[in-house]
Amino acid sequence: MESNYKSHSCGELRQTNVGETVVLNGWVQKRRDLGGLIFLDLRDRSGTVQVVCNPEVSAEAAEIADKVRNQYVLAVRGEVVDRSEETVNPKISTGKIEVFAQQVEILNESHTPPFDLTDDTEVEETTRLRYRYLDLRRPVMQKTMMLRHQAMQWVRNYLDQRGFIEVETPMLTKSTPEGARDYLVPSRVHEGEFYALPQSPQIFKQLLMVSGMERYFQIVRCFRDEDLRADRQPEFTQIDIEASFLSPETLFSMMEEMVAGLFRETIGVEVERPFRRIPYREAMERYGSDKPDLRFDMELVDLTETLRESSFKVFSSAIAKGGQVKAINVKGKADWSRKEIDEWNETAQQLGAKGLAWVTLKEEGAKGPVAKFLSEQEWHDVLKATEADTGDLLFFVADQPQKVAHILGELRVRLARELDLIPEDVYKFAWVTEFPLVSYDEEEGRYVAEHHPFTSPVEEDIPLLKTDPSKVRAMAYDMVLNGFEIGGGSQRIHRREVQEAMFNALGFTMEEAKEQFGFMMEAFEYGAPPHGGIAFGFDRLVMLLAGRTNLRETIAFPKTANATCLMTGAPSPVSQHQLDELHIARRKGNPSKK
RNA sequence: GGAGCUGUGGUGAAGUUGGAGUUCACGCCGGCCUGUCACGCCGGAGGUCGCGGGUUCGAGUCCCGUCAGCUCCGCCA
Repeated sequence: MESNYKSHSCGELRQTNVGETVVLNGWVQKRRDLGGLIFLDLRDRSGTVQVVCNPEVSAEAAEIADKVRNQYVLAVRGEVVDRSEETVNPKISTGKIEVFAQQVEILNESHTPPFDLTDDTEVEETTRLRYRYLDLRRPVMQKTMMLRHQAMQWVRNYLDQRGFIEVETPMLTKSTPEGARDYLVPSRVHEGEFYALPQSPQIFKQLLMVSGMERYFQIVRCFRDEDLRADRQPEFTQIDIEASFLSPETLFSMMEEMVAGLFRETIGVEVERPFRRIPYREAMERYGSDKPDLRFDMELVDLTETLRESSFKVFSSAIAKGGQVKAINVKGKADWSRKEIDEWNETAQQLGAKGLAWVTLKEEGAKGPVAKFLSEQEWHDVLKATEADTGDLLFFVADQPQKVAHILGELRVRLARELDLIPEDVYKFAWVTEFPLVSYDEEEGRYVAEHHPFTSPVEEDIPLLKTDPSKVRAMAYDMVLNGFEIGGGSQRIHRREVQEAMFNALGFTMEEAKEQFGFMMEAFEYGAPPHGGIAFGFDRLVMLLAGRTNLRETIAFPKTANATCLMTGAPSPVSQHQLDELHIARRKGNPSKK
């Protein structure tokens, strides 16, 4: 073979190539040996093509094909030939043609892989992660990686065209007190001191605004040392964006355009715009979540006023303690068994509920612990508010508002999933706006910033900073899609007196704030422009584009739920020498455990 | 930190009341086969039942502990 490197890709061959002599490179996906005749499915990242090794065409090729096994790496020279009508395979894109091998060269052999490298393989994730490089050879994984690439290119290109410039910020940076736990990197040069890996480039991007970059973006890795979930990895990628002299409205519409374009260009989905806006308070009241899934209804219904005087003590006493009573209507499920209802009760308790009250509206009347305690008037009002009919099931939760929202909000989602109420291929975007600026931290005994301490309050709420900080709304917003928070940002404070009021509310004097955020505060003394920004969870976006429910499927080399890498074995012990250089002494056991 | 589920030849599963490492499919190895594409047919190899302890005459099965993976709560924007 004069050159054994590819002239074409396997998956791109069509009838127009018939008659051409091509060189293909790829992996043997499947070998079918019919004795005299051997078929090889040869695959590269573009797809699969059938190679026919016939001793009457080339005895040599057939002889080599005899030795070939699954996942061998081959170079094949051959002629593209029309398949006869009976042998066309409509299942593959190259199914109307095949390649008659003239020469076959084994570029490399392969062990038998530990699992089938096909799309429908059902293998323990442990095995997939251990051999991730093989898992990534599966067509579906390659498609996801290509989708991720396309998404990244679209975003880069869009932001570039809107005048955003990509600036890199440090990976080795300073630990800050607020927010998630930092990943720390010990300094060799400075004994006992540590860098932190960035949780996000938040401070740097604001400093870049002070620098006059005006429009910044970065597709950047971030790190948070917290426990994982299906949609949370310890290292993840953000699309980080910040702009000066841009009204929040303009930023909103740009970001909508970017995301809509992303969905159109990558998966061909037309997204409805403008996105719905839901104030945080409304989201919590109606959906019990700050990232509501809007693909289905089953909203939370507030029954606090109706049941304030109820003889059912569970309700009235919860209300008397400043709590509320809310319900969701599970349409048509009055026929659920006691056992099924008990299981939901258990779920509610796992979520922190004291209990889940319920009523089934049967033909013969209402059944369940709540039914007999309600007066006729209360009953009437409850049915009206929940729009309940015969055949429905009502779940009630009575507790402090935060808990009620959490429990019923989560039940709403889980019930919808269980009952198949969530339409597929529907993408419901929304902005959740006016997040609380601060919340009270019981442990610290003070207010802490919900977003970060440089988030601007809503103008009209600024006076409340002095009197009732918990009521202050922030100019902070999340972009939400199908029950996932895909991005979040805020308008930043750029006026000194507002910043001062904010720090006061957080229990800092200006002097103390300078100690904590010194360089940031100092920078803001030198002409900080009005600015604001947003950051998107890129992995999560790709996950939703790919229709997956798990972040690991969209990351080439992800970590397990225990933040380990089953392929490399990270994290792992290091040599005493390395520790010595870093001035680190290991302590056996964890003294805080005793 | 807590809870639930899972762990059986290379892969996926089944395994009854505690009674011989038993079974099925895929894969692997060998043989036969010139139109297959989930090729077919015949034969064969392959096991620390996650690990440790206990109960028992006897444990894949029951009990205790432990490890790993997944999911959730806490945690995390």
